[in-house]
Amino acid sequence: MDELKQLLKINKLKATPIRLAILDFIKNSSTPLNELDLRSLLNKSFKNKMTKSTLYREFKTLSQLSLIKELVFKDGIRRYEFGNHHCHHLICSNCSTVTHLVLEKDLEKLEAKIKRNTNFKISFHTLEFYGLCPSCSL
Amino acid sequence: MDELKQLLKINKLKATPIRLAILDFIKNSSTPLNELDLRSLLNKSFKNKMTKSTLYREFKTLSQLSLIKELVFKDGIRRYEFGNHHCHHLICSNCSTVTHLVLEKDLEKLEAKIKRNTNFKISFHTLEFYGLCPSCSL
DNA sequence: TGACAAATGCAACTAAGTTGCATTATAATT
DNA sequence: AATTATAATGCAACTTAGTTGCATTTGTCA
Repeated sequence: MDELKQLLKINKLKATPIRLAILDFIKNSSTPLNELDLRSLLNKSFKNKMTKSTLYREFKTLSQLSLIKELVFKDGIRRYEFGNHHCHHLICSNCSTVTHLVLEKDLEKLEAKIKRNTNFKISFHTLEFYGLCPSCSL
Repeated sequence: MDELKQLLKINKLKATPIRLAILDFIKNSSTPLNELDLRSLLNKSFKNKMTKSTLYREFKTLSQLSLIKELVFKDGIRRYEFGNHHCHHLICSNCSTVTHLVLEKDLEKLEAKIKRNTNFKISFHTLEFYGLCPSCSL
């Protein structure tokens, strides 16, 4: 938890209990979290006081500083995961579990190819695979 | 236009003027369209009578039958393009222009790789590159 | 410990998308 | 051409994600 405080200090953000809890939940979640997920998690610790405006503001602050990363899948809902390392996702259409994939090298080749063939200046990309996770495809 | 009527007949949908116009606009647009785009286009032909409920219902009907395809980019808004052929997109962060890319062969390799390494059953994927289009990067 | 800026709660708002119901239009049938 | 069943539409009310202005509270640092 002191790591998180340190991280906030570096980024000149105040280490408030709510902010620490938000970061902590996002960091320790195996799947990206949306506003509702976090609100119900936080309401347990904060006596049902959490308001969505705080959460949405926090998402903006933290993702602008790259402490968390915003993901948008096909349902159009914003979810957040810890950190800023780029990766790709396997998304189960049945149970919504999200698994991480590292395909950076493969994608670099593709980006190079596109660079060769177009004058488009790519700044980032998203790649998501949808289907059934091992337990839902039994 | 008779092609579209034919297409609707095959899919057992009535060829109403509104439906034909929606399909026609989506077919002839170089960039995917959302509800607002279509509503303002249609209001010119239909004396400002278009309601969003019709549009959203139409999107559902037409995309379930694969006459159009729903796309969701990072802003979370649903856009629609004609047909069902899978492709990838270059999206300009500045002017929002969307360009199509065909990378099917490259992606098939990636899917095969994932199949080898996981037990996830992929049914489809999305791949979008964000950045600046040639005219916006000048 | 005091002061200032940042963080929060609250409530009202916007905008995307949905739904039930009454009405209208299409297409197949006679 | 008239009839009819069904699909399509308009309307209005609703839901839900996300935003914003403002007053209050809380961390931080001098």
